[in-house]
Amino acid sequence: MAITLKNISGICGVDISTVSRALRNDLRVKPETRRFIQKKARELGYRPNLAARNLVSGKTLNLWMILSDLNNPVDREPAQFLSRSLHLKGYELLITLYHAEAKKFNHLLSRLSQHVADGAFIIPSLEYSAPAYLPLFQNDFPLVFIDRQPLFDNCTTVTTDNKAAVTDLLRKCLDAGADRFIIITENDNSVSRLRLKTAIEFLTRNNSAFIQTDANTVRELPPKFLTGNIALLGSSRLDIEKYFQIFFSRRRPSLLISASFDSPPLNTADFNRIFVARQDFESIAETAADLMLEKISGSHQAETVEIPRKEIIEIK
Amino acid sequence: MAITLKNISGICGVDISTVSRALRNDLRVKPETRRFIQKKARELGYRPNLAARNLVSGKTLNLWMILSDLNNPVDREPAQFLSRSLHLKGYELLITLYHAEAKKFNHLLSRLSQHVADGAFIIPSLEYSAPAYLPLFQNDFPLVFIDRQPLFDNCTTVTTDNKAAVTDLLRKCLDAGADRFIIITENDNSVSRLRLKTAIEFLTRNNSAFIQTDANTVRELPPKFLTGNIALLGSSRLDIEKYFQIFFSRRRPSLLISASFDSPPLNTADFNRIFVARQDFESIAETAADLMLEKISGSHQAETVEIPRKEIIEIK
DNA sequence: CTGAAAGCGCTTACAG
DNA sequence: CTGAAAGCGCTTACAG
Repeated sequence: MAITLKNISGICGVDISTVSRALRNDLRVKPETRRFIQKKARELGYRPNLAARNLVSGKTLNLWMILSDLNNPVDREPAQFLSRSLHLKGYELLITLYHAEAKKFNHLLSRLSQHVADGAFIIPSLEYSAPAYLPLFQNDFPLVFIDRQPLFDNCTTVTTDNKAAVTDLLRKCLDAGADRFIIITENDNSVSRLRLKTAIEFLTRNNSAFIQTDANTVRELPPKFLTGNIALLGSSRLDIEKYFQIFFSRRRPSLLISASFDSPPLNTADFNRIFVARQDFESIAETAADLMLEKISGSHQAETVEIPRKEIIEIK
Repeated sequence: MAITLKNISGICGVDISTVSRALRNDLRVKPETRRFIQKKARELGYRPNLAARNLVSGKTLNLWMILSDLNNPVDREPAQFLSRSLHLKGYELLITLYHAEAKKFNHLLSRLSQHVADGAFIIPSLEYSAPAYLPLFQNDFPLVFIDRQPLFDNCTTVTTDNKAAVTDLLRKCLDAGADRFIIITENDNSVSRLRLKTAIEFLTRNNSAFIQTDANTVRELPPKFLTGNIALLGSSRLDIEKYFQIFFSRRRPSLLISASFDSPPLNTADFNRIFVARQDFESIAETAADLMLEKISGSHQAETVEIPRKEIIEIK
């Protein structure tokens, strides 16, 4: 169906290799034949078959980005910035989704090892998937992890300086008058673990009253955490909103502060003060892109890069 | 570097074609050799090269989805639903972004015609790009447009039944007491044109006072449109929010209604009543997927399919 | 400046 | 049940 080099070579009466050279603007081909062949190719609507080209070159000029879904800015924003910047560098960013399903995540990893891309950015699923990674590690396939690490060490990872961000958020809350803290966080990935650990250390050092809980286990709050000057520290606005609904939508403490990452709770009227630690997704994406190009070209040492958070914003 | 059939064939002492058959579970290969070869392949971490396979089969099992960016639910939601459902049907959905740049849009179209995918879903850029489409049309490349049509007729397109949606929204506003209407809409694509036309017809037939304006051209509103029972009809919450800021954030009419598609204005307190026409992105995606599979397998007649909107929601 | 040949990694009739 | 051969569409040394 589609026009091939062979077709053109027949029509132009030259060898297929000459056609190939002409279309790649090889200067060895005589200018007039070059132009003639190019003209014919254009007329015929010739489009090179990239699968064939890849087979020869071993390159695809594709990079995959594997992420769970597009609802969360933590996944979406780096993808958008990466798409922009990689285009300028001659690569196509192809975004694929695993919809929070470990099985689909593994499936995508397995596709990756079948020469469909020259590298991949991954915001990983954290369920067990060592076997799925194996073929990629074996072949030194260029991988850059974003936001969180998989369960292995020695993966190139770009993440926010979460330690500083948590500390800054908590200090803001203290300055605003908070005297008891509710840390709402999962313990399920390297990022949340680090944030939790940092918060506990900071608040312990500071002799502040706090409790730790995760957003899914709803248990009674101790009475003193229903009144007073309370700060909610959560990874996302969703955690904060959920907790507010359950415990504070009916009775209000004297002061209620929201401190979260990336975005404020939707209903700003619910809180007296709102602080947000904005991650610098653009820098994260740029750094990830640079690391990827290094990995693809030379050999790059695995490392974890921490991007400073952008700033703490006071919404209110 | 990577293990190939040739390597395995050398190690197993059989012909490369036998290895190929064994790994594809061809029953003609003797069970014991089949198992032996499969075992060896597994041990060696063999991964088939899809580029080579595609070259033979002419298929990629990839489908592309081309959209502007991920900020707007109109683009994002169909992508997510499509990704889920196509996975079950054996296809990989690869999402690519053109960031509202016609040049990048054309670039992606041109990639498409280089045998990187078996078909594509497109939420098109509407700037002139006939030449970029040409090679695709010439080869009957399977395309399904979503939400809006490009400038050509006879493209398979899946969209919401916008006529019914606009009529229903306006009727809600009337029932709520609106007696003057501000239609905020661009005139830049088939969807907004249809919505505008429907609204004007409906309101004219109904003898309602209305003005039409677009969200970017800010001009003075006639005095009577600053007081009374006013309904704002906009394609997106952004249009509504923008207009509210400019004209109504300081002085409030006696009644102010928001009527928009997909999502309500963020600050619900700004309006007395809020109506939203929710598009049924899941059905849109399902229908688009079905049309795509028909196009890929047999020959499918181009047509426009209109999915009924999900419902009009009264937020307030 | 151009052609003939080999090769990228795979699949699949065709013999046997 | 298995091998030898041709071919998918391209690129690129190697001759000439």
